[in-house]
Amino acid sequence: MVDDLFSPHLSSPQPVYLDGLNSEQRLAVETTQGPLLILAGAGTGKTRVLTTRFAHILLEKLAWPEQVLAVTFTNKAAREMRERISGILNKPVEGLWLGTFHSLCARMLRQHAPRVGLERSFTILDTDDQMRLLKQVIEPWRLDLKRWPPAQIMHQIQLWKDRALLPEDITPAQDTDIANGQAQPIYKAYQARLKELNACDFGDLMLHMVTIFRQHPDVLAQYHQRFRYILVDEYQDTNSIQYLWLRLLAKRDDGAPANIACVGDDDQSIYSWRGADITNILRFEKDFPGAKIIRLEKNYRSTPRILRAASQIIAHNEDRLGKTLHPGLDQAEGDPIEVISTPDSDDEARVVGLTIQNLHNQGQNYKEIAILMRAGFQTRAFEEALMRMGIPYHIVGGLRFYERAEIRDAIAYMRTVLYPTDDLAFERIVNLPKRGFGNVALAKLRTAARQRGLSLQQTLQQQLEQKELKGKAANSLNAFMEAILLSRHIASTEGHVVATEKVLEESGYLTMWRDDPKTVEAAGRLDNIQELLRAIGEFPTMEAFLEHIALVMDTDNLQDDQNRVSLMTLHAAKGLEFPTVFLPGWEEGIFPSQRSLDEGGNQALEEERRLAYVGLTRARERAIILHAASRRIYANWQDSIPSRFIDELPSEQIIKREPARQSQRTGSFFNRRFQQHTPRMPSGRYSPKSPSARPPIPLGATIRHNRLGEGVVVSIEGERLSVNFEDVGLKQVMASFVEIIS
DNA sequence: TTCTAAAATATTTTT
DNA sequence: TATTTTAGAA
Repeated sequence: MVDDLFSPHLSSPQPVYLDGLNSEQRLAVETTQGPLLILAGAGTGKTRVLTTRFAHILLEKLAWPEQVLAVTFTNKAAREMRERISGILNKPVEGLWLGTFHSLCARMLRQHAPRVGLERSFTILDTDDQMRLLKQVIEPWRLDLKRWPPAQIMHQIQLWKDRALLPEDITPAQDTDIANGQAQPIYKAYQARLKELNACDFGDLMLHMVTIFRQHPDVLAQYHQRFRYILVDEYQDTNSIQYLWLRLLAKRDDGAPANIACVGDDDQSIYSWRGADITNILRFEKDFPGAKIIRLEKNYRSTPRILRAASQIIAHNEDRLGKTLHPGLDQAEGDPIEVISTPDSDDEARVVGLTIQNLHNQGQNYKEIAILMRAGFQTRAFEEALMRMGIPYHIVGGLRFYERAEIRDAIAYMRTVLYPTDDLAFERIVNLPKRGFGNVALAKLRTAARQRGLSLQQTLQQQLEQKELKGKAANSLNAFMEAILLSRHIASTEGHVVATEKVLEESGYLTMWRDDPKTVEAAGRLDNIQELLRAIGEFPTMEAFLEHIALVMDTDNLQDDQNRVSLMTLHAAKGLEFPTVFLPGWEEGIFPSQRSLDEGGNQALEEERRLAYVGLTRARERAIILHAASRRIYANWQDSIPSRFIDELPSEQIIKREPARQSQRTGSFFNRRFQQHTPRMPSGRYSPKSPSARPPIPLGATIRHNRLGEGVVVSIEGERLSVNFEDVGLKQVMASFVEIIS
């Protein structure tokens, strides 16, 4: 069965699947033994090399499919890789260890959960559950939640997990910043509570596996024996624990060189704020002695002019392994990059819309065009402009299907039906819709449950049966429990889809949305729930479905073929390409973002520059950069100067354009008049509250705040002021909320 | 407990 | 501007 797969290739001098690879790509595919780092610039055929290499290992019979470990960051990348491998092998492949770090860890952990005190049936919590749990855990500490927001504590815990630190690994010195130095005991309590619930959060998937590898050499040895080859995608984005996990799996006891191949591009590392550690890629040679490095520098995507511009920008960074993109296609120079400056952000959107209209009239499809911006809020202006012009568009990214409140509610209902001991799911929906069972009642139930040693749901059921509850809440809760029990019964007779439909109906959840006054929005939510029911039907059991959504947060985007313009952030655009790319908002403070610069200094600036590089290299034929002299940010106008990145572009590759003002009809009548008739320079007339209209607040000034009273400014960080108030002491306030007295 | 209105606040978000 | 969080009243 396997042989018929191999024979056609064995007989030919060069396997077909190697045709069309350039010499570097070919080397990257055929260098199978020992550690290998493939530095693959944008558009150099990274995915092709990775998949071909995988297929090559199989076809050369170097390993069986289940002996290769292939790690990606996104489900999308994993899916694509799987498809392309089957494409090369010309048959579906099964039994591959190919997936995201987290899904692979989940698969392993199902096997070895008892080694860290979990049952194999552990549940994986989503972020809402995590926060709810943490909030309960920190209660005994009686922290000032204003000063120590739970989200911040969660962040700290996650940082520790990302560095593979268990509660007992944390020294007091590492635990001073957050929650009065109580973060470590909170972390410990949180982990204990997770164990009680037989649950783990996302970070735990990796943390538990690394812990098991470290504490149980027999388990690690098992995987050493299994995996003969390891492939890693997007290596520049790995964080400490992912790196550790890889190294544990790659380094064998016998000291044999690891067959680990990592593909990455240090110039496209844009997730440091998420814990990605660029030094992982910079120190690869040190960690894996004898490592070979292959650079893929032939770009098959963009015009020479775009490549030169992108190269020139990224050359301003110092922390690089260094590589240069060369045009790999035999093609003409291409158009220069356009740099368009507009008077304000409304014009910016309009110019983009008009240009798209022109391109479309010249025959370009909408789906060949993308608008890539630094931050999500920038999309709004473009949405408005495109809608007005009747240009079809869609927003990529944004809130994902399984993150919508109604979907999470419905899932919580399903979990409540399926798992009578799932307290977190139960808490989410007991009082949704309102059943007169609020926080106070819930707290009582929690105490009762603890005394009885039962779950919340079991306790409530007992109390209802024994008529321990009274009042109108008792009635609605009775109906609620009945719906749960009925659905549980139906699940075993008529299947999980009908059961789900039934709880949502009988519990009154659907009615809640039907009666919602905001009909348009509510209708959308009901549609989403229909969509959810359809998705559930594609899985054999509810458990299978829940496992799937815990790990795969995106719904398969099947609507890719629709002809419409794509709007997304630069981050979301990584890995994609479009013939025409608009890059708006290249202004100081926006891009590079002020906040990055304030917090991360030069390192952050370099990351912003890498973002610019990512943005430019998405374009195949045409890149258009825009900046506005004045931008509406939320309520008010702010003047801005062109981004330093524009100055870093090679002047011979760009052409500057300044279209005439064309704004009309935005904002109020008065705003319009001011914009058209006020001289621009001593600006800020658009709105009296605009930051530029306000005189700058000097250090030591006395100010008044509506709520906090009068005080003295003791420090200034951009818009954020530290003020010593007469009545309430030192507080942080936004500059736009104060008024200067003296 | 729930409703209401005012106040705060708003990068990027692969799992 | 728009959304979410909060404090206080009903």
